[in-house]
Amino acid sequence: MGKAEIEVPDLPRTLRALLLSIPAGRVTTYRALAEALGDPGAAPFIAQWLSSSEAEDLPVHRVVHASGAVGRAWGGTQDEAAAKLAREGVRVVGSRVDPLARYFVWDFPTDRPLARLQEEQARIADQVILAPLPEVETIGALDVAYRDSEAVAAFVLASADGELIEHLTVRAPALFPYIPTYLSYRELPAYLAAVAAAAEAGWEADVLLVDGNGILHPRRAGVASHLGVLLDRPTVGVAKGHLCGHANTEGMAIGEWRPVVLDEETVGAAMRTDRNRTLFVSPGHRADLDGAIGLIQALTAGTALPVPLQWAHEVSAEAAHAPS
DNA sequence: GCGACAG
DNA sequence: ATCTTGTCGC
Repeated sequence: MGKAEIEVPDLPRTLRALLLSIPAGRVTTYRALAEALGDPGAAPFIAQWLSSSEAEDLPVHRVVHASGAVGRAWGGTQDEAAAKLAREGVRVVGSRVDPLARYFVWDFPTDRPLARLQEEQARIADQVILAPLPEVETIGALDVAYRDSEAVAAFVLASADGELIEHLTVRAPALFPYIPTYLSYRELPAYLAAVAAAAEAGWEADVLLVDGNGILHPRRAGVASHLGVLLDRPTVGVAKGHLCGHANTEGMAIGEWRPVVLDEETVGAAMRTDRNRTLFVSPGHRADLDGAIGLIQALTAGTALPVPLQWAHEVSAEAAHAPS
């Protein structure tokens, strides 16, 4: 079996090409661009990216809301964008392109990269094995911090009773943006490098704890599951925020957990921890929900986060602040 | 009015 | 996640 790797599409390059293909006198919408990328849910990401300095030199004034409302260009105002559109021959009435249909470009030729990633996630999900965890003596915890466009991943080796044994950090370029449900493509390159470095050092972990979800994911392919399948090793996901599914978290006591249900299936647990935090625990790979819950409860006695993950967070953050 | 989407 | 001052809530 070859070295575990992940291929990441160049979304910024695709977006630049899409923007540059919109001729003067025409407009498109955030939604249409998101669909061209292969996922309408990426529209908020499109809006954010177009207002960032990365899109500085692009004709972002040609992207409007689905209502026709003119957007705001990087470093500019809505009025300035409307003036640019008017100069290009677009009729703008009360800050809205009117009628939108007359100017609308929507039929972008793309390979829909996000749709391809969804298919890959479905294939990953098919390979997930839900089974009891092996006996856990050592735990590997993974987290990543960012500095500019560089990811700094930390691997912390801990004993089952929460003693820190070893730790290391690795750096990797962050090529993929954060888009909900595609976290793997942003963080896995750094995680894979960190796990490889730990293996190189001869550190053995019976289970990997990942800062993110396992099967608690629309396509059952959160970053913990994705990592687990690529490495074929037991993983457990622990997220600090809610991604999808429903859980009744009313009146939970510390240490208590409730099922998270998605499409009528229990895919994880919402767990109350110290300081009244709610964690979302789910099996990644070669783990089951009971085992994941038991492990995280044991590592979370008197703390808000599982101790090894807390360390991984601190180690990666510190390394990201320090000069490379 | 709906929904509120990990890092 | 990261950028960042004072400040609202348990």
